[in-house]
Amino acid sequence: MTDLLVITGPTATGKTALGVALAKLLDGEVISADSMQIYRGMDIGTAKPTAAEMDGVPHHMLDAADPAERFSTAKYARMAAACADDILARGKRPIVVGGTGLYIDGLVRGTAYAAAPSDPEARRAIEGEYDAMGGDTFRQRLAAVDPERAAILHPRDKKRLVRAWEVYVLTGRPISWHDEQSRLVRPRYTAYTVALDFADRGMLYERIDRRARAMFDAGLVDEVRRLLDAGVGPDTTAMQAIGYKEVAAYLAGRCALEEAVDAVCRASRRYAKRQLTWLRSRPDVHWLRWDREPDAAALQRAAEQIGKTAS
RNA sequence: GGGGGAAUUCCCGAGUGGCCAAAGGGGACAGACUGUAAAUCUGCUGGCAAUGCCUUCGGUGGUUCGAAUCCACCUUCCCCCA
Repeated sequence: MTDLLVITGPTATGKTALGVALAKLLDGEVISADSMQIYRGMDIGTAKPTAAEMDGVPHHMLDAADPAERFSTAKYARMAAACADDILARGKRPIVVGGTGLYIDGLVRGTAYAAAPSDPEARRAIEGEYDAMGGDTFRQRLAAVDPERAAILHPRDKKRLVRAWEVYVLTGRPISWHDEQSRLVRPRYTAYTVALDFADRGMLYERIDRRARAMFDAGLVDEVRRLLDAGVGPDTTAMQAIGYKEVAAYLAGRCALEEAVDAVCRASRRYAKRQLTWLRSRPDVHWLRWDREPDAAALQRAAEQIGKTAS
């Protein structure tokens, strides 16, 4: 029996419902692996499970961070692992549910991210260097200390280049060296991973659009306004969430409401596509593709099937 | 009823005789990604037996060695005058 059961897949494929069904069936508790549901006050736009949807099943890693906070994969990996250990210690089944692939990797692998407390000012300084030097030169400088990482990064991939340099400066070791170290240790947990999808891409996209529009009906604009009023800056990670950045643009008068709605639908679809690309490259996922909208019975059946195979 | 303008590859939109399968943007598709990840980045986008061939620029017919580009007529749309 594996330590963790992982339910992942692109957005709007029924992960939440299946996770709950599975938890009830196997006496489990859910650990969310969602980089945006982690933030307090971001409920509608992240499709965070409601109390009714959770249906009595304990959920962890929801509302675990403040939107103004600089959250990170490293923090997630550490906190979620603590949850998993606790659940296992109590003899229950941890069920990881979410679409943030990197978070799931960090948790399962137990990546021991070197203590590199990135302070915002240092990072801003490095970003300034990138802008001043240009991508090619910046990448060459990185190549001098970390040829391995520099080789796989595109000059325009500012985020990764800056982070790679930052880690080197902060720890005195190239980031690829840290990666190498984490590859050497055995993964912290064994996991059985199920990825949800729809057999028909069009069906997935329809669902995504429908859900995005429903979020607006449910008061997404007010939710975003509330966060903005509370002082959550537009440059925070939280405000980069799909649904939030578009609505913020609308509230700032940069586009019409209908344009914001369309932008949210489109961004969600593209996001789903990236999630699929990520998952397709993983050899160890078990795909579960719906032929139609999964109803309660279908979810129950899927849960039973997974429960049987995974145990 | 009269006058003027426009129709381009999935969409928007360049292109006014050869260098055009046709700029650019969007979208779609595909991919990369272990430290901000709902982020960031890349490739690709008429067809094919493919260093070449075929089909395409509203329709038909013409001019020309050669047309998305010029001419005629037709169709549709927009604007102005009535």
